[in-house]
Amino acid sequence: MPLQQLRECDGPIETQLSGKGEWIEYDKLQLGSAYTDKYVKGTISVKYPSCKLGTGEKVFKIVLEESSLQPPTSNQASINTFIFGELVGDCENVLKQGDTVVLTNFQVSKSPSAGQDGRHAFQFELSDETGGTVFVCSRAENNLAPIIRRQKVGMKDYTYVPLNRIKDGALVNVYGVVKFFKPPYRSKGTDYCTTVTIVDPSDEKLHCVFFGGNADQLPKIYKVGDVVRFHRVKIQAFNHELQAISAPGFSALTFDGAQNAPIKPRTASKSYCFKSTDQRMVEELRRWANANTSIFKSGIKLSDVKPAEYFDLTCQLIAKAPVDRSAMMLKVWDGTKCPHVLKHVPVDSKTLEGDLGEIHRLRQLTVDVLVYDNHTNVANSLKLGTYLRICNIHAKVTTASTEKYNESVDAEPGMEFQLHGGTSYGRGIMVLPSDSSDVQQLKQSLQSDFPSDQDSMEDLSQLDILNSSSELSVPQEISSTCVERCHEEPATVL
DNA sequence: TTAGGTTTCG
Repeated sequence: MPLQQLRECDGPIETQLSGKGEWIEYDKLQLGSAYTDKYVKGTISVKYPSCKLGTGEKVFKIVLEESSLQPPTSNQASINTFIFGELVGDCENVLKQGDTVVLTNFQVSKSPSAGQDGRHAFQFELSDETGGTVFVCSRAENNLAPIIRRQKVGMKDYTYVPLNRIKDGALVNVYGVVKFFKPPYRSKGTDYCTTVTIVDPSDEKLHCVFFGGNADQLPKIYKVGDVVRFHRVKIQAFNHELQAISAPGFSALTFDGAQNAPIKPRTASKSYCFKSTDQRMVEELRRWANANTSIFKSGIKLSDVKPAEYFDLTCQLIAKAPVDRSAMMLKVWDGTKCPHVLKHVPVDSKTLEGDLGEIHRLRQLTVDVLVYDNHTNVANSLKLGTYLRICNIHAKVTTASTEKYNESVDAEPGMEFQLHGGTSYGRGIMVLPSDSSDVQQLKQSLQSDFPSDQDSMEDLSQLDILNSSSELSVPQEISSTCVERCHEEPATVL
């Protein structure tokens, strides 16, 4: 039901809208919130003719006034509203100046024209991809018989442009396979940002830069090789190359790139168009990418890490602590043992977050990762027990201090894991959902690979002392495995 | 607006 007509004689709009969520006022709008259980109201003050986007779909702009009083009481009371796709055909002939409309399942984004038109700093965007619905209560039709159109949502046929046919200035929809990406991070402006490079069988690549009010609006890419579908990207030239930028109404679907994985899109969109042609496109891109070994990076476990290399680690967070103003220590494990001598990162036990019994029990399998600068903000917000992918960890070689005392014997070189500042090479920390295929594999590795039970009595008595002073919370998944372990270790009292 | 893949220098 993309468009529904209501009549005033059927009672207050609020009553007719029961079950559609709560009314939210324009000055309460926030960027990045999901407006699936809220509706907004407004009177149409300006209606623009619809026009066609470069993608072939239509867009239709109206201006809504929160109050029917004229002129609007503040610039926040007047807001630009953009309707995309199939919904345009339903709305453009029905909606008239002076009509009262109610919008549900809309998106809120920044209005690029707020500085010029003096209207609200945000704008509404509706499309079949957000499940957007327009309710209209038309003044002119108050006395007519009720017209409630219950029209099946007509899904538009989107056109996808092969990457070698993309032209400067175009607005396009594209499919591709992720060749490189940066996990979403906070830009120096107001948005979250991500950079993605995609490739397709036309053997062309496309660099993309996307902005969104929160990380959820950006493509949910977990690894190189994921298949992506982007709607409404603007093509422009930068540094003598073409580049895609997120345009108004931008939306993304991401699929696991593995041949046998279910074709289940990851997206923030409430509804989206996905036809058999899309299914075939994802299958085709998966086949092509899997035959093209250059696209995939093999996953590295802690047991495989070589000194001096950079790698992505899929792991679980066991503990964390601030180190200094520019660094945080994350204690993580992936169920395998790193065979190298690892430098111990000293931290203040008062500011260490984590269960001391758990830290002790897993001490042979955990590694400390020092994360610097911009990454400390993300690290601070992480909850213990979370599954992470830390991208571009540096296995930095440290020189053992024993060398200076005995130069004739080669001291075993040690390693220290660091996530340097910045976002170069896709450096960043991603939280992986528990149901992602990589976390499913990781969980198996964590369950099957407990440390051998070699605790000395000394270790255990130390553990008791540590635990008696610990009031730190333990995440559910860790504590359950911990409880099992405690049955095997009667001397340990948690 | 922001960033615009391309290694820290702790």
